[in-house]
Amino acid sequence: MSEEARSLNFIEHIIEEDLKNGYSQKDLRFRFPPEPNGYLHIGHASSICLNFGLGLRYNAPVNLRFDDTNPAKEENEYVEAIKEDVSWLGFKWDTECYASDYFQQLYDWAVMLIKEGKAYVDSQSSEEIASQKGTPTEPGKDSPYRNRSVEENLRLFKGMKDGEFKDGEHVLRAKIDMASSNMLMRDPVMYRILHKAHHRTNTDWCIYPMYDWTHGESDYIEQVSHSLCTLEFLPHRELYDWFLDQVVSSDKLRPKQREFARRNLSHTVVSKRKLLQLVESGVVESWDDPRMPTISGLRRRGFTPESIRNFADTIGIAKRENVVDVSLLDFHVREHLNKIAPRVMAVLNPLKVVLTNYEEGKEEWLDAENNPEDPSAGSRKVPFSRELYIEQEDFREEANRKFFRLKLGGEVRLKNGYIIKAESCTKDDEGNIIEVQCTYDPKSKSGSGTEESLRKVKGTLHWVSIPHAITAEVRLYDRLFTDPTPDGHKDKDFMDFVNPNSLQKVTGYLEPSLKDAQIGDQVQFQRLGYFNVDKDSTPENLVFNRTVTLRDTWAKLEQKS
RNA sequence: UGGCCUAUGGUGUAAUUGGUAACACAGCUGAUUUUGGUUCAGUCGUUCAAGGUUCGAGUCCUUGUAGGCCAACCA
Repeated sequence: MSEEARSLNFIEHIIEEDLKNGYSQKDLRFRFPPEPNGYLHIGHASSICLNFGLGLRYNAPVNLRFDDTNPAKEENEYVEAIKEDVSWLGFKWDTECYASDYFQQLYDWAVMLIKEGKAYVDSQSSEEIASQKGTPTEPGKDSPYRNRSVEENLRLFKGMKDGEFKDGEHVLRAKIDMASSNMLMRDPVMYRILHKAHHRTNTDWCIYPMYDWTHGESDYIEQVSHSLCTLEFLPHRELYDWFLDQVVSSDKLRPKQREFARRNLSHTVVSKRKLLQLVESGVVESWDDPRMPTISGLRRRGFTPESIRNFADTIGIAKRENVVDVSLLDFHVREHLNKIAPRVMAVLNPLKVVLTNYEEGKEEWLDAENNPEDPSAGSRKVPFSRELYIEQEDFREEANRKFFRLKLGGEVRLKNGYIIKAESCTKDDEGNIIEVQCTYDPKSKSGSGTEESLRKVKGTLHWVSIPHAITAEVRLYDRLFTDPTPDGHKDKDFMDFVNPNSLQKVTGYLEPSLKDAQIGDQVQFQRLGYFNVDKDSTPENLVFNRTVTLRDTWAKLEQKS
């Protein structure tokens, strides 16, 4: 990694500037602050890579903080899933934090604000409060409760905390400015009453702090130096700073909120509501369906942590709207898998080939290189016999010179094996080719060193020996949506763009070395793509997922003509 | 009919802070190749618009234009 060569993103410029202006490197601390209310997706991965990447770059700690202030939506199940996903991506957090650990401190500070006349209990309904908010162009109106006495506020707030009131009867509001051009500054709610058990604090509390009151103060408590969030929080910054102003002491570090544009991936959706709709409507099977943009889905699909990190690195971070093409993600998985995935042979759309001059009942075990990119990966033996499968697409009765595959009267090499020549073929009643009769050149065996073995023939096919082949269920995945921005159309629902062919299940015929493949194993089916063993797989019933196809310039050529 | 943010090739991100617009992906051409993979070489194409400041503007100023965000007891 040529760290020097990489240019800085705007966040790093801000940090460098801070370092120049008196921050010490030891002051730096970051955090990734998910709400445990759902599964992490590729967008979160970007944020994770940003924050943890900064930690690595500046040798600074990064906290994993759960923003768990709304028990109505949060569950421990998600906490565990999030921890697993972050770990899987390869990052180690410094401290595991929970906003709920700060409930008492937050409460004490709120009491302090009340005493200073900077917060008050409002006893109106949420509708009434909303109706007084005003609009972006008109100022809001003061609540009739805005000028309650400190004593009354203190008493009511304590009552709220002690469970004397029902949900919605009162809220605590910051007393700021009902005429502010920033709607968030118009006396934002700090606490609401919620008689609901929390996954960590259980029933200790029946009032819960709002995001704005919690987030900056949590950053301050943890002494996070740079609190990075997405652009839609930009208007919150003024409030973030106002809340911080109420509690900071000069001997402590004051956190900074800075905002970046969330990364959007083409041909996908990430909103929780939409993802849920995909699951519930049965378009996909689960949250970790290999077509889902969730981290667990990507993992199951066969994406590697390295590929996702590299992807996040190259797309970088900025402040403008963006839609990153999925092909860039594909590039990064291929780049990584090309280096590490053992090559094997599998036929997914079989056509029988009979070598008429090959002795019946004979078998040979041929040497096959495991990975041309990695000589240390060694080699294995693959069985060869008189009857083989090749792909149907690899044979045509006749074809032009551009077709580097098998055609009648033409020659082709069987990978790691012999040169064969197609002599004839047989068809069924409907005219489908069901078998090709070929002859092989016994002297052309790969690696034998003979003159014949060194002959150049245009075209090398993968194959499997029929008597030796094992079968597996192979799941061929394609993008879930046919449109680059499925949720970017005003007149159409994103569900209209669901790709009906996003999953195709076929039976594959594999070389026998795959018999002991373990869940998670990643291989390249030569000429077809990268595949991994799905968690549904058992020794009796192997299941492979296609992570991504190989680049296919032939398919492009074909499409053009 | 307010406030704020943003604008660089097909896509994403840079530009020594005012000094030759670069990197990756995608596309195209060719070479290599027992994977139509990989690798290698080459090629394509860009500063939203109009003014202004300046020896010099992607960068600063003005005015437009376009897109986005903001009125949850969500985060």
